Amino acid sequence: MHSKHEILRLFRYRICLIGLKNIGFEYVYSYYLGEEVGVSAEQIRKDLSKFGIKGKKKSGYHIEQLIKDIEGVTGKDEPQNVILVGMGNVGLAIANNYDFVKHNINVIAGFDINPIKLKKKYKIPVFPTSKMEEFIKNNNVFTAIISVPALSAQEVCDQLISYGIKGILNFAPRNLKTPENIFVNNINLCSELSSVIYLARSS
Amino acid sequence: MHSKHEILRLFRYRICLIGLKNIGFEYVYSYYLGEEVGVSAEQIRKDLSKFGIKGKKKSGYHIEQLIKDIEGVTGKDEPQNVILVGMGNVGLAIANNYDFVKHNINVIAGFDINPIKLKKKYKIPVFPTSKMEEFIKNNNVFTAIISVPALSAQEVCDQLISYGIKGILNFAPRNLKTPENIFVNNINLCSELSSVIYLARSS
DNA sequence: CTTTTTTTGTGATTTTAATAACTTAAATTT
DNA sequence: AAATTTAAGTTATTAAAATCACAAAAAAAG
Repeated sequence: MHSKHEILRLFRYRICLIGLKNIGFEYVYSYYLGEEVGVSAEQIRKDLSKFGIKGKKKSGYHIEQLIKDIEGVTGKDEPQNVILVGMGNVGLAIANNYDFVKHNINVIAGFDINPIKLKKKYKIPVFPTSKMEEFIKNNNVFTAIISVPALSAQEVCDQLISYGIKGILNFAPRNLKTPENIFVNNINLCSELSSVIYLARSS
Repeated sequence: MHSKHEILRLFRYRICLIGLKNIGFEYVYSYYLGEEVGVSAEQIRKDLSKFGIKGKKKSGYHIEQLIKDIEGVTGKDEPQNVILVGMGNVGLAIANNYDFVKHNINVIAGFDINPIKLKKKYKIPVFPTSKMEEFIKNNNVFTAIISVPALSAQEVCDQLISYGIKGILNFAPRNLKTPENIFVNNINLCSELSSVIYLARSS
């Protein structure tokens, strides 16, 4: 089937294409898109062709059509609902991010165990963790973002899965143990930054 | 030489090992560490051996020694100074992150073009962008985190490089164009989340 | 002291991803 | 209208990453 990397690139193409469209471009060459996204032109053509997406020889790709085609693969045409667990600083950054809405992703609710945080200024409604199960089931949510402290991450993860969550974006600095059929994307800010520091020094 | 992936894994091992040490473990088997980090035991042994780090047959790895050995490779024994540009919500999450300090990374200052933000509650000193050049040069900083809006990201990036920055962790949803010798690690929250949504649905 | 067990370390194999090279079709030029 | 140019689409090649398989060493058991 398709690898995680391919899918991720497809989304990066899409985000970039939306940008190009917004500044008035109508057509784009694989070469130019590659420059913008930071991958090779061949890679782009190969990715698109693998998903059955066609351009036009000599003219390149019609941007609006290409976005639609990518969305046909990724299903981005209808809005996607996501919940957020853990309303600390990372949670706040996610909750108040304008970018998601622009790309048809709706973070529809946040949850936190600490009721004090419920009073902060978030752009989304925030509920106590005890309401999570009910909310997930009532709203047909399949994706969650975890931004709780490391110590409670596994517990929250297990709960989410038992409530029906199938995909998790995890910011807690801990590897989550999950069944095979659950997809987890870990973003460990600390190791990401560490590797930059290392590679910056050795360059 | 060593790939970005290898280095990143090394940092993930290290973070996990620190956790194991803190809860009282003294020795660890590649198998167990693999379970924790989420990679195979062979992968771990191969990575470590590639960096010349040795365990002990039948006993596994002495955790404290292993952390030191990894730090010998990655240079984590002395604190690493980093600056942050863009004090929005993502910037706040970075500035107030406890995890970095725990891993010997110091985000020593933040910068923002908007003076209003300078008054918010950050755990780090925040200066106007105009002071960036002076600060970078006076403090021997080589790594920066970009969390400005997409539109100003490239401009900020070019400035940072001209002031001597060699490594960038970029949260702006835009691919940065940089010279060969500059290392950039892009984290696009939107495409990361998009891919989770997609893979959650197709599972 | 010998045998067995267990876990590291590494060489071989497989799989996957990236790059390069080439073919084809559409548009432009002559 | 034929020739040329250009960029998509595809096949072939190379490189890299991950997995598998096994040898060697250390510890434990008999």
